[in-house]
Amino acid sequence: MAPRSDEAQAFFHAVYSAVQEIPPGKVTSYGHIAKLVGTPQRPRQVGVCLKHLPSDPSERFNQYNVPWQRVINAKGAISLRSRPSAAHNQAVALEAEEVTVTTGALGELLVDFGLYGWFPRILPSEAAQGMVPSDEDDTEGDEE
DNA sequence: GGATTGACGGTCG
DNA sequence: ACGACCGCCAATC
Repeated sequence: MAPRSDEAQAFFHAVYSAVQEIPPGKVTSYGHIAKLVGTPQRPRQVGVCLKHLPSDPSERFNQYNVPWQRVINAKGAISLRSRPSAAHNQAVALEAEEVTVTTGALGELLVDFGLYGWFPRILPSEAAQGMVPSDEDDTEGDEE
């Protein structure tokens, strides 16, 4: 059943747990989850975990108790995969949570995370250092 | 059992 | 600012 090493299974476990912490109506990125589980260099593996999210409700982590839909890519869009319909499915699931999803010029499904914010906004490591990115503190001043 | 793929992201050109 | 490359590693061919 579990053709993966114990270490890999622990990784899956950590990823699923982290994703479960994302509040409804908010989203985060694969890379962010990767950082949270202590492996910032493996955002792809986070995608692998979600891809193989068990459909069996009897499993401790399954596609019903793990809000996989709240994980998008760093571009703020729903990542395309083998079956485009799956991406659309994710968009529908997000809209059910009152998260606005718009279609880009290239047909990409953009999540308006700007209205809802990322989660978590501050990483534990950053908070420990007292570093709070708050918002883009650049000199652009493009908004507000 | 070796090679390729992929729900990503950072770096480099 | 955009595109090509590289790293990473379980799953799949």
